[in-house]
Amino acid sequence: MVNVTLPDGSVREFDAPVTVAQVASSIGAGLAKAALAGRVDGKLVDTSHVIDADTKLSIVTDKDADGLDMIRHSTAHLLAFAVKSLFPDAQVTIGPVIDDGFFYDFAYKRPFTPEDLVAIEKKMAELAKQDIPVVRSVMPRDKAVEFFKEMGEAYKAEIIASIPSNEDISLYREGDFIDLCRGPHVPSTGKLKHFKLMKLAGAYWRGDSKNEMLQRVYGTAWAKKEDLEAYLHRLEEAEKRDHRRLSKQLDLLHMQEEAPGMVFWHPKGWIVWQQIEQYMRQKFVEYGYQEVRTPAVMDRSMWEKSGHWENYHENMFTTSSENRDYAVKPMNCPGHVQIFNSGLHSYRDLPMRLAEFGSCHRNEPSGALHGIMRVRGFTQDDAHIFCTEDQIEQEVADFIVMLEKCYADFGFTDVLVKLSTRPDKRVGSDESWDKAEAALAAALARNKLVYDLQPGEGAFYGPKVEFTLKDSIGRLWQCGTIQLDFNLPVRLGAEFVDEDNTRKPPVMLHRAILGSMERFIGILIEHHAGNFPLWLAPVHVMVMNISERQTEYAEKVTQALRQAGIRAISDLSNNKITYKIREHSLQKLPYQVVVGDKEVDTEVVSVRARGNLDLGQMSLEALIARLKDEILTRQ
RNA sequence: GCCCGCGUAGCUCAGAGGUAGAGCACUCCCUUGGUAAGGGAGAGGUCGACAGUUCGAUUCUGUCCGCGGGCACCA
Repeated sequence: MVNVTLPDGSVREFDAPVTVAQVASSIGAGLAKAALAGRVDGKLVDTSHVIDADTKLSIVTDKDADGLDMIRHSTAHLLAFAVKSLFPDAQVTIGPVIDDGFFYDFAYKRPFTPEDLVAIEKKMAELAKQDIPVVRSVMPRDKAVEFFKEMGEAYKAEIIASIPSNEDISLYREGDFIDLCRGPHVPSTGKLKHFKLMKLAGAYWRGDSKNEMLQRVYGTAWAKKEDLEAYLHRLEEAEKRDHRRLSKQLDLLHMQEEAPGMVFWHPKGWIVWQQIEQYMRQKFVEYGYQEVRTPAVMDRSMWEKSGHWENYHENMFTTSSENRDYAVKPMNCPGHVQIFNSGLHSYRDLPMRLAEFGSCHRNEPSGALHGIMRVRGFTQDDAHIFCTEDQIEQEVADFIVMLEKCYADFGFTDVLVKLSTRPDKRVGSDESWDKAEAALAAALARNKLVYDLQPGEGAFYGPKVEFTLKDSIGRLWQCGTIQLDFNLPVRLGAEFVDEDNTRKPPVMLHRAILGSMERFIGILIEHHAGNFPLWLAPVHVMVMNISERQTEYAEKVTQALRQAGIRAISDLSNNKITYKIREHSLQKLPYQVVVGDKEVDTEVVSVRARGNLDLGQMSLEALIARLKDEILTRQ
């Protein structure tokens, strides 16, 4: 006798052991058909799983999150099935579930082509339509290794060989395709209906660039047709807000071959930059930072002292002149230490906070470059705080307050926090690490921040906290960071005179809020889809005349707006008003002002706001007041 | 850096072994029009760079540069 308790609390009795599938059909034919798996005492199992003792069971369908993951996982296997039937001598490796889908890596004698991808997808559809059962079996490990070796599946054999020898290996067979897998899987290929292969890519075996490159096929899979369509639509929408497309469309900047990974800022883009820089500069003042400026190029000996010449050489641009070697700075820290070192400091001078919009260059690998998100020439909103160990907590706590204020003003309210602690390879005493990690944790607690602890993920020179923003379409961007450094002050001979009249190295905190100006602007473009909030918008108002008769009035209005500190431009071109409105709407202008004879007669303006909003007629004063308020409140 | 793909007018993109085309933008002309494209004409390209094959290459091949999608990288 077997008692099966269902999620609603009801209990079903069976005379003999039953499968999940049998329990499902005892409940109803609809459920039997929808069943993808079972959850027995919280563990996912196949529908073929035999229940031979009293247990709790829920039937997993495509309405469960787990059901969707299974569909994706099983679709990855279907992909491998299709590839093996079209290209029998391709070898299979791994095929996990990822966000929104799955991938599968193959080794094959030639690269797959886009045409192959179409053929593979077609084959998958065929195999799914045939509704082939997916059958689980179990084999001892060593036998499984032999089994896959005999099939010529060297990669699979290698994976299985790394599993402890006392464990049994589960295998799943569909048709003549058999694969190692922990499972569970959907009961038959017919459950897989809404999938699409997305792209081909190279990927290293076991994620190591020293290994051979495999061919990765990415796909997506969903429970319902509408879900698949919605996903594809979401991708299209994300593409529309791509900062590379928008920064060209909105004439913000460009990049060109002669300066890979570096930005030519156009007038409109530079306005956005300046608004951000000026905002951050104001925050530096409010939070007690002093702004400085340090050389972009320094002698090799400086970088040898700092350790960069040895450890960061690959990433530095170097140059030489008159028998001296130089490097372009990849970071600002050594320069800031020089300023600290240029005078003898008392403990009374600490904390000392030196800030710089630091222009840095890093020779990033060519494959890493991506629009303005990952560049070779960039500017950090950088600062270094020199303080005593006892001051760490307060400094970090204050930094967090500043950071949260900044993010909120830029329209980001969802911030994820990670605390990374000591790695195995590190400098500094355990006592210092204890104190530093505790100070970071305490500062986070004081600000009531929930954080992920990442043990061992800190830098060799100190623990760190990282801050990640969530944008309007849910993507994550790590921007802010505050890192302790026990290393650099010592290497560069920084010291202060303490209360007891001894000289000690200060603790150095590296911190940034935006990270890089370039990347942050890229994030803002995508976050707002190019619709910058008014305070950041390159142009606030476009003033348009309807015909030549209002030219003078339009110019007067534009001038008055500029006098009031509004970024206004006029469009007095010989075009119809509909044409002008379309043009400037596409440019995502926040405000468009129309002046015709009526407005001239009554000394008003007609105002149109972004998003097809007709605000009607108003006086110039009313418009200016509205704009100023909107700018001030950063809406 | 690695794998695959791509590079044609300012932009978005067609095209083909016989030295190129569209739409938009640009210039000029007509039009002075009230809330998302009025009409006409004109100008504009060493087809990413360099080699090779060929009677002939922008098209085929190779190398390089850059870009895109991934991977690796992000002291």
